[in-house]
Amino acid sequence: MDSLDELTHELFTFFNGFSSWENSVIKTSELSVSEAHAIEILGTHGQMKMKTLAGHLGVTTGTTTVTVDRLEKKDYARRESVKEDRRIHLITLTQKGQQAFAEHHQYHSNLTEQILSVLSSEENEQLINILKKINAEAF
Amino acid sequence: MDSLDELTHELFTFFNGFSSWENSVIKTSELSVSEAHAIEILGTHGQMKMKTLAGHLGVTTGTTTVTVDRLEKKDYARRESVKEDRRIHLITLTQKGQQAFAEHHQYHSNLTEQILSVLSSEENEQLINILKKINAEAF
DNA sequence: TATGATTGTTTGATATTCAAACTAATTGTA
DNA sequence: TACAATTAGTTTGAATATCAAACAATCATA
Repeated sequence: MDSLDELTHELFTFFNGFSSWENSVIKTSELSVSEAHAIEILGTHGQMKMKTLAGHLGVTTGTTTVTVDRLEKKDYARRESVKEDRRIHLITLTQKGQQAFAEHHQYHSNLTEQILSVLSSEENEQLINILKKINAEAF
Repeated sequence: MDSLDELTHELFTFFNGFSSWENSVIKTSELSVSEAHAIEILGTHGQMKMKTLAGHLGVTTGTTTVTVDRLEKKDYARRESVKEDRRIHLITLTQKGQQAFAEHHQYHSNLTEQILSVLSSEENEQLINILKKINAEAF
């Protein structure tokens, strides 16, 4: 039980470090946390309807309506209607939204580099390998 | 730049998985996210004054006042005054608060076990080693 | 075409957070 | 010792986040 506790501790320390880094990065932008998350999802997966976005965000469609309202008002995203089904709105990043996504991605790369700088190239390979396994199977 | 991108992707996938797991665990309790965080910090580090707790939480003391108010109302924590400096309130977990901390810790251990189950014992050791390095040096 | 399902919005309520103003207590200094 | 500056914590006012439930519009189908 000792090694388990040790790993638990290191895992959650890592998670908390990541978490506060992420928050401090978002605070430097003019986006709220939920807006930033929405942009990240839209940038990663491309345009999608409200319900899908809500699913990715892990919140209700009501909450997502509010978030997208604000993104639209600030010109980071817009709703596009679909001829085939007029109930559906596809949410799309604007130029400004894509720019924000690119910037955010650059921050992520910076953190990865920061992490890599304390690891040997062997450990780097081990980490990728381990994360792939965990991401594919553990959650 | 290719391997960097790959690691970035795996890191943030891992972080997001962790994040949504954490949220879903908290939702099963009668605690809010901020209350759960406060309990985790108090359980890990023991009693501390408002300002220190606010620092650990990464929020202002005003926000922390509200959080501790609720924890006190629900009997998870209490404020204790200090003779030497009557401005200071030490926040302490009650029995109920310690119980909640123990339960939460158990959930954490469960997730660690879940993660370990997809790794070999060699990878397990690699992971601990890597996380220790990152936690000590990278953030 | 009527009925039921789906998509998204609105509403009302509670929670979260911050900055700034404020109170109380302590410390430094003249 | 008295007064100014600092520190700890609370309160206030405003913006944001979130949900569940009610709602409107549209679609699918029987």
